[in-house]
Amino acid sequence: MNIALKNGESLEIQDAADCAAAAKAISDGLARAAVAAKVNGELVDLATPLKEGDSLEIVTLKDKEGLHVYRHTCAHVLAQAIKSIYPTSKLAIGPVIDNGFYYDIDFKTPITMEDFAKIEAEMKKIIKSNLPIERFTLPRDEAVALMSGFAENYKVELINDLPEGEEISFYKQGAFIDLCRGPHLPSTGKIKAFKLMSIAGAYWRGDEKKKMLTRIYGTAFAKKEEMDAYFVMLEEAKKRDHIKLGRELKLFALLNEGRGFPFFLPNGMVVKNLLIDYWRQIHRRDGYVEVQTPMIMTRSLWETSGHWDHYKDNMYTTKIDGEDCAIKPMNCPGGVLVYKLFPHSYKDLPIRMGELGLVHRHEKSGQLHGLMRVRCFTQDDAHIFMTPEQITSEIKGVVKLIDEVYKLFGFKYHVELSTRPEDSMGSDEDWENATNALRAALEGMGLEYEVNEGDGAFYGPKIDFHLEDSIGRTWQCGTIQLDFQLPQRFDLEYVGEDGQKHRPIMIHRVVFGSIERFMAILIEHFAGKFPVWLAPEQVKVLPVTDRAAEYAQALADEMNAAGFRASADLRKEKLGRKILDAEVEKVPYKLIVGDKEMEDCTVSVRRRGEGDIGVMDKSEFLAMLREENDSKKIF
RNA sequence: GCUACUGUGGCUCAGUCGGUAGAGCAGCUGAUUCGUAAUCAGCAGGUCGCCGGUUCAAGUCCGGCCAGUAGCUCCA
Repeated sequence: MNIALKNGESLEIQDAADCAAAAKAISDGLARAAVAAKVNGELVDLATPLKEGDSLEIVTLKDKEGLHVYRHTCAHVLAQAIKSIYPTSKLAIGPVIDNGFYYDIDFKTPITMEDFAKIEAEMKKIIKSNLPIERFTLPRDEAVALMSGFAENYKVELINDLPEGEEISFYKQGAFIDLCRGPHLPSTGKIKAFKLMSIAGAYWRGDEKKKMLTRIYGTAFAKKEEMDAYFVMLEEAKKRDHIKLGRELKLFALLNEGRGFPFFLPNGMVVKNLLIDYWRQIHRRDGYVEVQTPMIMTRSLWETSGHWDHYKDNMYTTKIDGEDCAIKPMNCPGGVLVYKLFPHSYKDLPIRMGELGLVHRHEKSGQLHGLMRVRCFTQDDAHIFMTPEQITSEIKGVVKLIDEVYKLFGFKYHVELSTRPEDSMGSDEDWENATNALRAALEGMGLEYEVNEGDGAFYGPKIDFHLEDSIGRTWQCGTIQLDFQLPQRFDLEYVGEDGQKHRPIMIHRVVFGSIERFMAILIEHFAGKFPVWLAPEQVKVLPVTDRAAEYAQALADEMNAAGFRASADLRKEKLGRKILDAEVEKVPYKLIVGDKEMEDCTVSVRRRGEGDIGVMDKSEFLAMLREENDSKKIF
């Protein structure tokens, strides 16, 4: 029987002949590209024995799973190299991640990136000797004995935590043996391109209280060219960094005098205010009202809300006339007080109470990051007070609103449902109800989501919306949190149809999340090239000579009067220089005006990134600009 | 907060074995009026993150601190 298994094709094993054919297919020329197999849909080693009834599929480096296996083996090669250079080091875990892999290692004496060359050389040696990689399994006690023998106490701990009853699998390459579920490449020689990237600390098992290990990050690709392309991409991504662009475009400043407290510069304020204008417009449309509550409120309020007990480490406190007070880290208690000001009927509900609240939180120094993570930020908050019957439709309304906003900017996002954390308040029943309500709304809308166990707020579960930055990190922006706690703690009520008092339910929600973080994502998303409606400066008029200066200034004045943001570049510079500078400032439109344009009342238009798009009548250009601005077009 | 790395004029960077700082851009001044991505010349600008130590001498070596970046933990 002659078999040529191609990518995506599978072979059904029916008899011994098929088995032999499969073995041949694997060992044949095809095997050179093959890195693993799928037997009955499950990813396994290429060497996994087949039996009757099995269906075999070959996995190559072109498959995502193939690259995953490849990188996993690379992590093992790293571990082997480390053990041979630093025999006293202890191995923890070494998984595959998005763009590579890492291995957590407990070194006796810490290493630095200068040691990478030595480690990479050892890895190359291991790859060159093309060691076969073999899987074997042991019963639990023997597995523990094996790892104890190597003094690998982290591995012993891992084995002890594996589910009972299963055989423990190991992989052996040369003299190196590692606990691993697999699968792996058939031999180390298959690895063609890898690089160690960086070094960082990481807590054992992600627990702040446990020992910090050394994490070595690396990446690996099927071909060197692919790896080089990846490095080029990383370099490109760095150019989009919002901290860098924030400085270049004079949007904001981060100063030592206010660590974690950003300064917004005139250009940044234009963007921020435009986002707020847009926010107000869609919220008015959706039946929201807006309030503003104080920045500083008394300790007793924060005790009632639960923040004093559950959030104090992150709060800035002060004393006023001898009384303890706190600067608000969240807007909710203020909103609740507004609700309590007047009696409410079921006929008033839902009340959608928005607040662009400036909150302050003491984040630990190491977690500050540009505008993404700051110590004071503006939440585009709103609290919705409602009857239990209104929960689902209100959540759906918020989800729709968030989706509308993210789509406007062309963002892709993913959704997570975060459940009850350890430090939380309220009864199990409330938590269960709240979580179910969120889940029901998501499922009712057919939205895909991941569950993030234990990551909710201390007062309720939440739906989180995550956006990506330029280097692929995701940041939580929008969130919808369902809260049964605050209404109880503040004894909120409304009078129902039956004339009795009832307790409303509360939603906390943000769309942008924090305007600061959202702007950071926007800057990176657009690489600083804001769409016309958001650009700090939309049009720059460039006179060719002084003769056209007056005409240029008049044009800029006219556009400003019409509500656009324009200026004229009257410097004594050559046109080429003015174009370059305007392009560097990422102004969407440049109007070049000289003797000809003055005469005909026209403008010669350059669009950012495209260059000259021709001469237009002044009014024609204004109409085009108006349309692009008002439609909030992105390109 | 933890681990690693980084910290030189507004910005980007150079500074070799320790011998008390150098460039480009930006800025200022002057000249140039020049039509689609950098006109020319001159000037000015730095107690090399901060503090301490070693040394005849420290940007350079050592220690401590501060800040930023990557990651961990935490979070909008």
